[in-house]
Amino acid sequence: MAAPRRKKARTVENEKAEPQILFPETKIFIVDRKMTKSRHDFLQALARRKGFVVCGQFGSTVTHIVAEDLSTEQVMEYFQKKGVTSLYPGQELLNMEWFTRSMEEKRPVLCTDSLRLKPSQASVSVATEDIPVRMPSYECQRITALKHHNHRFTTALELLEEHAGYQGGGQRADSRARGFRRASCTLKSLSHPLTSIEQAGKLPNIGPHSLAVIKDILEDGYSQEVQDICDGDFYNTMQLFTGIFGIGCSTARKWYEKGFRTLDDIRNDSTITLRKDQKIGLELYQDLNTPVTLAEANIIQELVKAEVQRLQPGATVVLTGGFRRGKTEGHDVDLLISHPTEGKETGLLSAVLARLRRKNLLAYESTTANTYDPSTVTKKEYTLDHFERCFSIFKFDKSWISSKPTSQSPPGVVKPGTSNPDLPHQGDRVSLGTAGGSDGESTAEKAWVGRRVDLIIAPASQYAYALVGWTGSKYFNRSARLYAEREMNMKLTSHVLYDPVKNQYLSASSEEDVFRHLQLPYREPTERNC
DNA sequence: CGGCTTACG
DNA sequence: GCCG
DNA sequence: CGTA
Repeated sequence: MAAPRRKKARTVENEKAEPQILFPETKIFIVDRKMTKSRHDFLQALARRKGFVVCGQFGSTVTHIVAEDLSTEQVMEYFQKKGVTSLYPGQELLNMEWFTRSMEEKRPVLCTDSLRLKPSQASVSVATEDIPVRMPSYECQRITALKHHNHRFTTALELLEEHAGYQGGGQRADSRARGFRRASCTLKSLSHPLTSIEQAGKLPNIGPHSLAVIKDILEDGYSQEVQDICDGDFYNTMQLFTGIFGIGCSTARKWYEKGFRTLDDIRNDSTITLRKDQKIGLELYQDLNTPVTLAEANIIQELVKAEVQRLQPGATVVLTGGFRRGKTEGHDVDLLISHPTEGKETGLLSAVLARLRRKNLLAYESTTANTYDPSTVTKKEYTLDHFERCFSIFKFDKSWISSKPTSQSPPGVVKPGTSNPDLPHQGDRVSLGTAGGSDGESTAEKAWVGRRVDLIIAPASQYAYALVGWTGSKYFNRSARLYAEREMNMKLTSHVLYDPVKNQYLSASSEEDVFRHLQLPYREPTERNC
């Protein structure tokens, strides 16, 4: 049974495609030094049989470099003789143990220090830190994982980013903030902890300011500049106010300058007029600033999926956003709705919303239909926008999770607790009507927690772009769009990729397609945490 | 010294 | 803030 | 200006 049953692959047309690629994100390069050609060939063939990608030539797409009985210095020497002056960050230098274990386990094993190449101890320090680290300059070209080796620096830099963004000057301040974020992302994509200031100075996007901060942290364990900001009134107040849904840094700063410092200052001031979204943001401040858990996100996804599939069998609902990138908490829940058959998704969103509304599950909703007039466009079906979104706030019943975290109580399928969400009686105590802004009219504790939920609907033809866009991260998207514009002369949005030179839209049926069109190495969602 | 994602309400 |  |  295990014997050769695969003569079919012997066809002439694609002999190279014979072994199936099981781990497209792992690209191995085997250093052929101190190794006979036959052994090198054997190892390559072995890995390919096991479903790994093996690169015959070294390049930026290589993720795992394997060498046998060589020190890091020897490997670098080897590369320099081949004209390779630098490695890419995220490229792992590994010993043969990593390779054999990966073959045994039939999957790439985790890269631990014991599996990495080591510098030869006695050697004059031409260590790894002296390797000229050249790094691709766009975040979207790199691997940026949630967990990395430089949190102590990146948290500081991102606090500076946040603080810079609070500053006046609109675009100007935001761009400055972006500078700090770029510096942070560079460090996130390093495969080892940063240990020297010299090393840091050579990295892209690390300028004088970021370098000074890194230096302080290396030497003292903290940065006084960051500490001062943390302790300051301005930073803390801005963080408080911008935490209100509907309040951005402009309004927050205005309030700060007027002397407001607390939420009650805002609530009690009669001169302030709030929009509807800001009112609910203030009311549900506590709820919306409590992180959404993955468990909650999954419940909401199942709930929405049940409604969607009742309306349109075959429709799909995917959890995107930070959760898809591997986060276990988030500030909202992003759900991407689609249907494999183009057109069957039309009208779904409003229908779903109607059902959710009738079950009294929505505390707030704001839908945005992409204003697109089919008549004005040259008949092509490139449907620039068939695309609708809804920013909403769900009423997440506390009993769905606190009572029985393990029990299956997705309310779409099974009713939560004893109360059926289809019955209106639930509204008596769950709902405070619409706003509930009336002062303390209801003193009873509400039975639900407000959760921000974004519902996005995409036709099949735009699904891949929507998936990339709504998976993020925000900075991954900004980077990818900039890259598309500047390096490829193309326009990337969460609907399409457009080539103005050829005047055509590039169709993609998968995320891999999108990356291929952009000539970017594919990155898993968990690698897009810029 | 200009530029920094993109689109909608 | 950092890059070209 | 605010949301993503």
